[in-house]
Amino acid sequence: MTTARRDTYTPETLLTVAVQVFIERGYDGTSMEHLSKAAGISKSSIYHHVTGKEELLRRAVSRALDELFGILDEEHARVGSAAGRLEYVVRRMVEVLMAELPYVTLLLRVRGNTDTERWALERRREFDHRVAALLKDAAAEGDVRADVEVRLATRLVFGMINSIVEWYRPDGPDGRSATGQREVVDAVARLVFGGLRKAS
Amino acid sequence: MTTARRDTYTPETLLTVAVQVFIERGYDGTSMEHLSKAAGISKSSIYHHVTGKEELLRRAVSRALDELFGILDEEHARVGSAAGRLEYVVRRMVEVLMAELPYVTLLLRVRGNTDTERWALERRREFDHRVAALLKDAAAEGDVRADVEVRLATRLVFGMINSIVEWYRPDGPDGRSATGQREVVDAVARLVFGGLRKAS
DNA sequence: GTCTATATTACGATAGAC
DNA sequence: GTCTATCGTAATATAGAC
Repeated sequence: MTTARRDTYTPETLLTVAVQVFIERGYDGTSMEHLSKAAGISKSSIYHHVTGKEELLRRAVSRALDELFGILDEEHARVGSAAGRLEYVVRRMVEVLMAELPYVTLLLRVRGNTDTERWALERRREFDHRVAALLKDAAAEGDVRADVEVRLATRLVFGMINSIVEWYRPDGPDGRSATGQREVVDAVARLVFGGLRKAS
Repeated sequence: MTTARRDTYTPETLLTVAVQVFIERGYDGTSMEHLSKAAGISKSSIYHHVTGKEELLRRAVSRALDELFGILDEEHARVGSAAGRLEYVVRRMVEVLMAELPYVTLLLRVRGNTDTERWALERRREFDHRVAALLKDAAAEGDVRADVEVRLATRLVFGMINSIVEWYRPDGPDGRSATGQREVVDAVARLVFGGLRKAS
């Protein structure tokens, strides 16, 4: 409740700046000089808050992963028919992706050059498998088409969802509304479960 | 017909090596040292064939773009109902993506730090618009659902298709068959047009 | 917490011999 | 066409003053 002016950086506030730069220039394409310019402080000041570039990346992808795994613990993802749980998870994935856009964006661009990146890739795979199991159950319960292999379908659905980071931008400060969050969630749910073809 | 030993590099053969390294380490994460190690020749020998790193990137993304735009010139993409042309283009996009996997992979990872990258992004946008126009026509002809906006649907479908580069790997030399090309094309067509839900 | 200055390493690219 | 040697720059990170 202190009216403390937050003019000085913490690892967290620094992270929001760094993540933005990482997204614009790519993680490898971003130097500490770039970060210091964007943050308005010197390189060595950044080292006061974090041990280096990689810690910033680790904090960012950790946040994204925690949010995604959190979905699987929510009640609607644990009770009911597999098809119902699957649809809930798909919708929530889209919501989390938009709510944590910069962090998820970074997570999805990780390639595996460093330990941090390899750890992130492994956790992503684990999440994928959890959702694939859900789809498998839905297929076993007869609610999902059987002419597309479960693993393949999971990958393609993830592809559609994850691609949202390539173009979605939240509403600007001018109030000009971009594509609404609700509209995106509904569109994904419709296309994933019903496809493009007109419902007959 | 000369039985010439191809032991020396040309810009083209060097490209296949470079693209592989770019994909593994990321373009920004790849140094000329990495390339020289992978190619088995020295850094300066690489400069004999190409002017630098960026030329290799330009050659790679150009190839991918040429193949993609080529689809739109094919007969089945120009005649018939919009829905039919759209399905043809979707299937061919998947085929081209798998046939030119490394080049398309690189194209899709371009971020926009250099002139070459910005040029690639612009051409990609142009291709997207061409396909969006096709989907718009299909909607006007009543063959595509009207409750998802055309621009949004196009983006999501592209997302699904493009995501294939994240996991598809052609059959290994050991003959062990990964997911078949035909299977992927069919799966994408089924999901894009029919969705996950069981056909009633 | 922030700065200037700097150590050290790696990078892209070139020169010139073979 | 390929090499070794090297130039100039930019990178990550640290030292130490304020």
